[in-house]
Amino acid sequence: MKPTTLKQIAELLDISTSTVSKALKGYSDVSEKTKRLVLETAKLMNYRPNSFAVNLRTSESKTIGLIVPEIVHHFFSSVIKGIISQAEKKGYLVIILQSNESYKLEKKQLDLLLSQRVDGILISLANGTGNFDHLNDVLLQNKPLVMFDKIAKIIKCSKVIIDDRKAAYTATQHLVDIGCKKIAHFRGSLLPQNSIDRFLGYKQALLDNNMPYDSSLVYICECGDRSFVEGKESARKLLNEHNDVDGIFINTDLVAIGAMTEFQKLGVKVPEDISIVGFSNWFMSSVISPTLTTIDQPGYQMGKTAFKRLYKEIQQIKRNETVTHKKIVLDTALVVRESTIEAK
Amino acid sequence: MKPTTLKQIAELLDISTSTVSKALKGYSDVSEKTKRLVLETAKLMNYRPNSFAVNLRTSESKTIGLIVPEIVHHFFSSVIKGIISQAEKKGYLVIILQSNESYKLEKKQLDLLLSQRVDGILISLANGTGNFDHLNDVLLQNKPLVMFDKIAKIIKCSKVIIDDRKAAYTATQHLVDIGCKKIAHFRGSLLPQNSIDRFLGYKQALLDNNMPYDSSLVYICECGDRSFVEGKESARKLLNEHNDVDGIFINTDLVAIGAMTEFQKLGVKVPEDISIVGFSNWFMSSVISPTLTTIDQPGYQMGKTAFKRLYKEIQQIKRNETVTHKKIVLDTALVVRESTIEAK
DNA sequence: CTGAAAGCGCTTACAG
DNA sequence: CTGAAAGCGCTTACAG
Repeated sequence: MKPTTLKQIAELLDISTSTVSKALKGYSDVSEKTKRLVLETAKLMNYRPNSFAVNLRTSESKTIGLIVPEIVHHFFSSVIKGIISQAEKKGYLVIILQSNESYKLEKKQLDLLLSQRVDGILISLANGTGNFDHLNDVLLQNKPLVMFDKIAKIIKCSKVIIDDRKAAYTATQHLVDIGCKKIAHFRGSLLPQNSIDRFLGYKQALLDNNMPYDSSLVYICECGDRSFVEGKESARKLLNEHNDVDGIFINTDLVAIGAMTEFQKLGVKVPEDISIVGFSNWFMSSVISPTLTTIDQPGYQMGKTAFKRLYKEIQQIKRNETVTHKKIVLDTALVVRESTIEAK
Repeated sequence: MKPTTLKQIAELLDISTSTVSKALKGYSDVSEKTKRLVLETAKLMNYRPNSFAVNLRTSESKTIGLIVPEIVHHFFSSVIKGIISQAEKKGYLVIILQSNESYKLEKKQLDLLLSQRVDGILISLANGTGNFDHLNDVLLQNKPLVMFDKIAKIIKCSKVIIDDRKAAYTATQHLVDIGCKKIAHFRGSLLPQNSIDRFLGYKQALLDNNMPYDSSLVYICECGDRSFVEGKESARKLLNEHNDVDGIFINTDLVAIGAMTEFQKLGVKVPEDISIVGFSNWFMSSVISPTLTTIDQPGYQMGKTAFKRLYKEIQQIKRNETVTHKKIVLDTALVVRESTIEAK
């Protein structure tokens, strides 16, 4: 059973398709009577405009593309949720792709989205992405692009991020404030800007407090599927190499939880022996024992904000206005919990 | 800068658009020379077919719709990942919507996807869905529909599920096998078929082993955001009301982990005092201490299978074949870990 | 091997 | 207030 077309309605009512089209869109230059008749008939025949035809006519699809490095990930799935919910409000649908942290895939997918002629693109970069030509291609086509969380500073487009460096500084300062004398850092892999910035924030906080920076206190975790295990491994290594450390700022909650688990197993008390601050505010962090002090990273809000920004740029292009780019920095918050305060 | 069209290439080479189109599609009735020329020019001009026009011509969009109850959820995000990865292989894009467990939203979103004229729809039902007319609407439009995990038995379409009842039976039987004499069950909310089936599997296993079924041993957890906390609460209640229980089969890993945490806090030993089996095989289950015995629920594979099935039906409709419906039951496996075996 | 023509289903500027 | 006509950019059956 083929879907109803404008033409069918027009023939049934013995009027032109132009009039039917206008009536359906509520144009003022159609008589009330015709309008009512058309609307009734359309409803009766279960008419839905053929979006393919509409897209072709209007050159827009009311669809945007989204590329994330990984879907099965609490932070990114929260971002996705924020994007979709906001898009739905504005009548936009979202096509989602996942780059698996691969530059090659990311490039291919961006191309796919351009071929699909989505109205705009949201992206968080893969760790493997070092070359940014594919992003410039998007901009060259005059297609709105908004980057979030994992961005390339060099690309001239809107960005929605948090201030990783500042957040890390705050986290480290908190450890200093509660009296930690020797503070280690479990950082993420070397490439993405986020783990670099968090590392720099940690380092800066030490220096500002006249505490020596010691590179042997910095442990690297790849932060993939093995996060939890890496946390455990690094915790054990740390105890072997520096058993006088009394505070750790850890790149990611999951790694932090791994570390805490290991410490508990080895009889090291958190926070009495070692205080720990994580990063992301994963829901498990408020629920495990001891609850984890962490930096709240507002994923859902980031998704909403990123879509809003993209939407604005889509409108600007539609109206032939010059597109403005904005860098939006969302607030993070230190959430103090049991892993840094002794319950007395 | 407007994208290149067939016409522009045709004019530049002084040939017809028909020939250009055919050359680009590699049709055999175009001379090698023309073909080469066209391909080169197209590449040079960065030609991409206008998908809106192609969609209109071919009446397909190479896009499918997906509705899940919740995106920020380990099981569903795994399913999504499976769907997307498989779809990408076949050149399909995926539009994702989330019903938030609301029937009303689900209905609206299904309508949106039909309006968008996606080539097919994958759906896992909201807990709130009791009426199924909106699903029949999809089938009436001759649009392929595949349901997964949370399905409506009454709808005549393909389904990809696990055998919840059997899996629950296996879980409970395992508790019997290791010597549990009084086995409780923390079940999910009353509506979705899954928690009903898991409950029935639990009950059946008891009866088959000549153990009395006692409804006061069944605790209900809504399993939303509060899962972990509900696990703790139910654990505490259970200890008050039935302190001789020595085994629990729990609807979901997250609830089970909550319960274990509470037991540990209250000095009840797992598995020595109480053995616990969860459900889903969430990644944390293999990582916490004690590691959790659970039923592995193959989310990624379910996503892949659901897409494959949908793809087959899309092909059938394209070829005007009769569409066949299939119910595919994926295997689950009992994963035995420390929560049910004493490390001696 | 190449091209003219029709048509997918809509929207909109224009004429009446 | 209504309608004829053009056109969005493709694909394909058909003619030559």
